[in-house]
Amino acid sequence: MPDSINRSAEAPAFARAVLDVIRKIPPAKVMTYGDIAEFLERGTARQVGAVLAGYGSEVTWWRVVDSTGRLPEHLRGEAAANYLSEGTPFDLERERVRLRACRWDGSE
DNA sequence: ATAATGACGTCGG
DNA sequence: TCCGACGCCATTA
Repeated sequence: MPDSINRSAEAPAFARAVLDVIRKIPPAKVMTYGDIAEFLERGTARQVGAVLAGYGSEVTWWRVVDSTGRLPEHLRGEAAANYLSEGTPFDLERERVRLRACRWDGSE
């Protein structure tokens, strides 16, 4: 049954997979949109971003950033608060996570 | 069928 | 480092 004709409110398979990965990211660690697509060996960074746009509020969305360690303008404030509270290496000046220090590869 | 869109990524200036 | 131009690809118009 293709997602295109699935009218239920359930998240499509790809979205569920993305959300599951995000739930596994440890506190103070982050993954990029591209990292997630690569980890799943499915989809692209843009598609992962689309999933966050639709279901992001259900997970720890601030632990997913772009390849430069940033998030879109409208989310930076909330994200910064979380980084501060969970101790994520964060550059307050440039409003971006220090990827070199806390990028997570998916291993435990 | 065609075109615009978007929580992206890479590269060149 | 910063920023614009492009490439990318499923979804939406």
